[in-house]
Amino acid sequence: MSCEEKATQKLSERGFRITPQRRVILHILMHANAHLTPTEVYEEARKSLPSLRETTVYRTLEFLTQVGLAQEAFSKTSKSAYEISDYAHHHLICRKCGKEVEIPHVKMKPLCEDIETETGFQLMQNHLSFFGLCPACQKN
Amino acid sequence: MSCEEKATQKLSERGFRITPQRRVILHILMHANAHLTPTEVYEEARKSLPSLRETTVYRTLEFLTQVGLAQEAFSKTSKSAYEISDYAHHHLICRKCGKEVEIPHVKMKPLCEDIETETGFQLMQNHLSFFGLCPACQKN
DNA sequence: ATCCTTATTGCAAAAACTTGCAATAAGGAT
DNA sequence: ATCCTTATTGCAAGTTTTTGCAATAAGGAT
Ligand SMILES: [Mn+2]
Ligand SMILES: [Mn+2]
Ligand SMILES: [Zn+2]
Ligand SMILES: [Zn+2]
Repeated sequence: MSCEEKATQKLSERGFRITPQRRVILHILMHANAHLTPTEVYEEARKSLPSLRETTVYRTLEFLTQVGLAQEAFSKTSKSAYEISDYAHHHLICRKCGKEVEIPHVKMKPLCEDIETETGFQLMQNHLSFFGLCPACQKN
Repeated sequence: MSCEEKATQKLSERGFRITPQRRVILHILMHANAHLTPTEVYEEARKSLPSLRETTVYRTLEFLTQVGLAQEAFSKTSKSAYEISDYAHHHLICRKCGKEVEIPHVKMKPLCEDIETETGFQLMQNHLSFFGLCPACQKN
């Protein structure tokens, strides 16, 4: 039973099809220890599935995000990158040196609840990037 | 005295040069009542400055963001768009129908201060997009 | 096992965005 | 007014991302 089995089951249950392309991409995301750009996913994925095309990578990452299995991130370069959507968290990034700190979602919870009651919106699991200057870069 | 005068003065003071390209783009941003994509800025700007190129638009928007005169937004399409950075605010966007609600920054202030004391980072004026389902779309 | 429906992929071309480098021109100095 | 320095722009080419449409194949039905 391969590691992406649980995720593909979710897709199945919701009426989506399981394809080799989706399997490979899920597998890669699940073993990545960083946010990956579509190009990085593509390079890695085609090692085991050479027929895979960039177009499909873009569409699959978008798809996985829509169904909640992945989430998009905006990093220093403002290029988008993706990761598996497991635990809720956010990022704080130094605009100067790129240093990143993770912000657990619990810190944001009160704000989210406030927004929900005030607007009537139902928030989804957001994955935000705050920017600022890290302690080191403030001195220079 | 044209409307973008105050902004260009700021640039001058900080040692940056005032160019027709920057003037036009600032002017457009200051009169826009929405977030504009680089292409939209380009189309509008070249009406009064036909020699302007896309490259310059991208670089100028990036530049204005760096110096704090503009800010980037990530909307439903995830394509980037820009607006003048006047008052601090954030966005809440319905993932289904695209409806947008503005969130005043004051709502976020306690969270930001919490993050600053905890991490030592000094936050810049962030311009975030929350996603969720609007009341109407929750029913369907 | 074969057929059917249609979601998903690949293909080809376009659109959006980036990059290195040479030409230009803003703004300070003479 | 002219010159100088170098920040900024344009140019050309590359890379990334999107899009419409035809081909493919996943998964349910027979
Ligand atoms: Mn993350
Ligand atoms: Mn905004
Ligand atoms: Zn830093
Ligand atoms: Zn909605």
